[in-house]
Amino acid sequence: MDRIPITAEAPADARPWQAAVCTACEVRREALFGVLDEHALDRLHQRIGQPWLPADRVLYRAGDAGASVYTVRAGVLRFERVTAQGERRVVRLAGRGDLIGQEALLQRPYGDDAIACTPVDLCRLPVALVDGLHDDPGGSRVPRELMSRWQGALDDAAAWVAELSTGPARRRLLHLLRRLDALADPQGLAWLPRRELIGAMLDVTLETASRSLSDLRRAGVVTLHDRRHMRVDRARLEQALHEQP
Amino acid sequence: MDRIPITAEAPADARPWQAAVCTACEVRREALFGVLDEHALDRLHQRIGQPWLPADRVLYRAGDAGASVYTVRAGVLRFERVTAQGERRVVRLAGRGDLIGQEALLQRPYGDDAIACTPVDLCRLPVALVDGLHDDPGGSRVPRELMSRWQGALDDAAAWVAELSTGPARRRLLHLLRRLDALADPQGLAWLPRRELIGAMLDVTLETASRSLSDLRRAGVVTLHDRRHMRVDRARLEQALHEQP
DNA sequence: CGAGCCGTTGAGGGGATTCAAGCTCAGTGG
DNA sequence: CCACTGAGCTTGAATCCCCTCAACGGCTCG
Repeated sequence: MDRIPITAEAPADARPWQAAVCTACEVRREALFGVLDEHALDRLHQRIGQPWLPADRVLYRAGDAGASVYTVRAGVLRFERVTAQGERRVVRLAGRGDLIGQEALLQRPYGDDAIACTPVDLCRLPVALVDGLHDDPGGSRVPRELMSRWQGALDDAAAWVAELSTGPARRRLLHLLRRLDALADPQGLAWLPRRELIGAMLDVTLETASRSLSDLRRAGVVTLHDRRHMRVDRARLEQALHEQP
Repeated sequence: MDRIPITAEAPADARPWQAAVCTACEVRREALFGVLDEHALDRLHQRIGQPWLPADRVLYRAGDAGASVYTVRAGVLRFERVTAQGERRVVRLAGRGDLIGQEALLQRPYGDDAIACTPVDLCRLPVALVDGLHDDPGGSRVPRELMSRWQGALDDAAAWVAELSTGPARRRLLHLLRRLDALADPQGLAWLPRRELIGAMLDVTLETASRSLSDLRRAGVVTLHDRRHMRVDRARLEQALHEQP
């Protein structure tokens, strides 16, 4: 399937019929419009963009007027917020199957910076298109699917507080590794953030992030594959989490 | 207006017509069904409960099968989660106008414990009733209002991470006081949690919470009214937040 | 009026931060 | 080809903030 850089959409006649694309899409069952039948998909023909972003590319910034919602087809993105004191804080991660930028459906500006952590494949859904489906009998199931995604994001945010922002650095890091592992590619290779970014996720300094990670590496919980990738030993990770001290 | 304990609903014939109640409701404009016209309200006659909870009463527990969504008419509730290590962590607060327990709309169990912090007035909306409105032309605006509330909760959760779970204890407490002040009653009297609860909100010990609060008291940022209530000096609070050290 | 809960404050220790020094490694140009 | 450079990672040492343990006083309530 063609990969289209975020700033340039391929010409319409170069792209396959949307119905074929969405039907073949490997995240269809999990994705927002997976519930649509093929007839509905035909109506969306050529109106869904499929942008691709390299790692560290900004998808949108907090305050931008949102024109599109996105579904993540592959890769990992992060949501950042800058505190009043000027420090940045990562408040959430999104992976395959997640819906992002929902604020746009409400004519609100985006609430956070959204940045690609790894190369990312997206589906771009113009808000006008989604709104149109609301009145359409064939699209009547969309709102429920939408609610479900919204609630999923909310659950995630609450878990972020309870797991990644609670307790000593070592435990926070363990929870983060578990999440990153859950977002890993099929071969089990997971994205490993820069130390300074780990710090922004856990609210610790990059030195503490480095020390804690080195500890877990020596304990065999993680093995570094290359500078930006790792492999997680789930058994050891769970064991480390269940130790009390 | 009658106050009905959570465990007992008043007999139907003792309650006024729902349309009159909702029309007169002081949170109508902000509340979920504020967008309904009087005709639609008549249809809901006698089907919306108006329970009242004393402080510290549990509204529901995580895992309960959710049969109702609630709108907060007055008071403050908190959402708690127990971590795998057995510590409780407050992950969100809800106040006047907020919608809570939305998971129930998706036939999901509630995700957190919901507990009254102060005496609380609610509107209880059985899920079956809300679902019925989806097909109803008169209720067609409900989904958008729902989305808006869902997104509001999500924003809140992200801000909780960025403000209440980031930086030194003093700054976290300042952000918490600002929030509690925003939930204060019309006279400016705000709820003051127990120190151990402040700790569960900020992920600090009760001693640190006590010490930090005492500092702010001595600095004139807060004045304690009684054991469970305070008054916040907003100017000094903002000033304290804008100091760099 | 004693029991118990809650809040405050102190003393000491531990984990995280701060400051700082090397290290690896990729990119660059002599 | 290889020093040169700079970014990112690791590790050490000193400091500080917060936690732990502890004592004590106020308040409520049986």
